[in-house]
Parts: sequence; C-alpha cells; structure tokens
Amino acid sequence: MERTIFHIDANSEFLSWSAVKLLNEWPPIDLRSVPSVVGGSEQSRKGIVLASSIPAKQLGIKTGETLYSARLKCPELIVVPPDFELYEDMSAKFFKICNSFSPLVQKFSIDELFLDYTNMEPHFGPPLEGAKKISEKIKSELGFTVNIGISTNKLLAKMASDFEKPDKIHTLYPDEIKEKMWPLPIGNLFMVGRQTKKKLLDIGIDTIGKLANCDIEIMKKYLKSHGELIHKYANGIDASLVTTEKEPYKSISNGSTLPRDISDKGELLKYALSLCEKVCSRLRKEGVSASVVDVGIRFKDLSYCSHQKKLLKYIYSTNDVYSAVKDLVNELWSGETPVRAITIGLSDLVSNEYQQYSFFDDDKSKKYEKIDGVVDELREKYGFHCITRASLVDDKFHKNVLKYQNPSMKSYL
DNA sequence: TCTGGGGTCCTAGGACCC
DNA sequence: TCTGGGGTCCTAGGACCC
Repeated sequence: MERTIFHIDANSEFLSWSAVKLLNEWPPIDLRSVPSVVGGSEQSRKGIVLASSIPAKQLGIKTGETLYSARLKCPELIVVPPDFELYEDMSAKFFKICNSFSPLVQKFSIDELFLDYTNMEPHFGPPLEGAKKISEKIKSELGFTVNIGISTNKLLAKMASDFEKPDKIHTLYPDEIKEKMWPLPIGNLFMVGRQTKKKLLDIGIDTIGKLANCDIEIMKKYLKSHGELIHKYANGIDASLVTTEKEPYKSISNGSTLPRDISDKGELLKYALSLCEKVCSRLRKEGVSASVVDVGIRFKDLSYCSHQKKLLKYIYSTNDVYSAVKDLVNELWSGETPVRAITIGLSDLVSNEYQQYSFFDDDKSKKYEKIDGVVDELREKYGFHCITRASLVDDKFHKNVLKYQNPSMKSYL
C-alpha cells in the first residue's frame, strides 16, 4: 500500500529557538530579522557558525564557517551562544505536537522528524490540509516556523522539505520527481556531500537528473555501494520505514577541542580523564559495556590520527577505560606535535544484562565498578559536580566538558 | 588568525586460520 | 618449500548527516 510521509524541519532551528527566547527579554529583538548567528565560543576556540538567520545567509554566511570569517562578511553580525538545554526542550515540544497528528513519528535529529500520515486523513483531512494544521499549531504554540515535505517515502519527503524556505509546505510525489527534483544541482541530493559532489562533477554529472539517468553499473564501479545508494535516491527510491523504535547505540563517544594546544603528556591525560568520565557515565546510563576503545587526536595543524584497541573483556568502569586510553595516547603521540583536540570512543557495545557475571574476574575491576555505580547515583541525584576526582577539582575544562551533551545527527534514513 | 561535536557506515589492507 | 583461496577479524582512514 502506498504511504503518505511527512518530513518536518524546523527553520533555522537553533537560531529560531534562541530568537524565540530572546523575544521575551529586554530589549526585545528578533534575531531572525537581522544578520545574526548562533556560534561557539571563540575564547574556548570553538568559534564556528552553528546556525544563521536568513539575513545572515543572504550575506553569504554559512553553517560551519568561522565566526572570524563571518564577521568579515558582516561586521555588525550579532552572535549568540548556543543553549542546548533550550534546544532539547523545544525539540521535545515540537515532537509532541507532531505526535498528536500521528502515532508514527520518528525523531531524525534535534530539529527534524518524519511523520507517517497514512490513515490519518479521516482525522485531519488530506495531506496538504493536515500539514497546514501541524504547521499552524507549531507556529501558534511554540512561536517558530517549519517546512513540511510530503511524499510517499522518507527520501522524497526530506528532499521536498528542503525546497523554498521558510514556513512552506511542498509535495514531491513520484510523478513530480522529473519536474521538481531532477533539475536541482547534484549537491542538493541527500547523501551527496562535498567529496561525492566533486567526484560526480568530474564526470559531468551536475544535476540530480543526470545522476538518475546514468547507468547504475557505472555508479557502482565508480563509487561502490555509495554510488548505488545515491543513484536510487536520485530516482526517488527509498524503502526505509518510519519507525518509533529507538535503535541501540553502536558506539558512544565524546571529544573536545582543548582550551589551548597541548604539548605536555600529563596535561593531555588529564583532559582525557575528563572525557573518560563523561563517556563512561553515558555508557553506564545506557546499561552497556564496550570491548573496543578508540582515541582520536587532532593536531595543531588540523591533521588527525586515531588508534583503537580491542580488549579481551567488556568493560564499563572509568578506570578500565582510562587505562586503555593511556596506552592508546602513548601509541599515537610522541609529544612532538601539539594537540588541538581529543576524542574518546567506545564501541562493540553489549547489554550488561547478558554478561554481567563475566566481569567479576578480578577484584580490582569489581571495586571500580562499585565506586562508579555510587558516583553515578550521587550525580543522578545531586548533579554532575557534587563529586569530582581529586585530580580534576577546580578544573575549568572538566566542568565545561560535563555541562551538557551535544545533540547528534543521523546520516542515513 | 585558523575548522565543533556525535554517530554510523564503508573500504582497503593486513593478519590469521583452515 | 616457491605458495591457492576463502573466510573472518582487526585496524586506520574517510565518507556522510547538521
């Protein structure tokens, strides 16, 4: 049976949500009407644009560029810091409203979701009418606008919501692909990023239509499985379903740019310990253990290296992870090139339910796990900073690292 | 004066086993 | 003793999403 799928996308998400909040403060200003961006802190060396207003976009300011470069384009640019707590809160409200129009809603990122509208027509009218009701409800209750794309699968709905913005509803049914999607530049297709775009342009494919109509075997040879995928997408083919099930994590990681470039190993390890605390507490909260530990280092010159280590057992205590991290840092880094950023990742995750007994093979691990358990409980009750390792007391970086969890974004449907 | 952060998937090469 | 082929696991790096 044919389905009706909506993709709903909050317009300039972070910026709108910060704007809505600032409207209630004095002096009232609507960030959306002036050149403005949400940007990271330049002081802690994270000065990039996270989101921009439409007037800022018109001046050529793009997500991901440095604030320095953005200011060159617009000296009067207003920069506000991100407020991830606010964004998570708005995201939840946004989801709740959409959920009142269909039980089948899938969160795709902090500001995007898919809604399966199939069978909802008796309640809210034909798709366009239903979409309009959703859009109006969000505007009146939450104060920001959305784009809604309507089609028969997720890929086409997502492509449709990306058409003209803001506050618009678009359809992209299969019989409209040729007219509405094929003329678009190749880079507009979902899953065609910078590198793939370049490769496609090299062989003369500059529109989605040209990709759709080229021989799929050529694409398979040229770009392997990714070539096959985007060829399907260019033809509007996507069989994935809207699902409400939360998929278990396959990996959990945390990283950070450091307050300055680090040349001292002891100091780097202190930052690494902070990140171990964070990533391990998330691991335990998920009720899983990991057997692979990863360390990635970005150097001063922005080059990047990573090493991983497969362990013989599954671990979840901060100390066990930290001990593997220390080995990996020593492998990766001789101390010559200053380090700009470090990331710690855990993968090959298994649920603790299935193998809890295999852990207690040595008393030291057992002790650590007990301590971590108590620390986690205290933190759950009294906040993250109620208890801190002696070596990290008064550490500003440590306090910031643990402050909040940055949202993540999926790259597959 | 440089370019954040979190997550998934793919690929190529090498090791190792039979 | 001049040496195949398949399977699996591990690792590093790179692609993508916003």
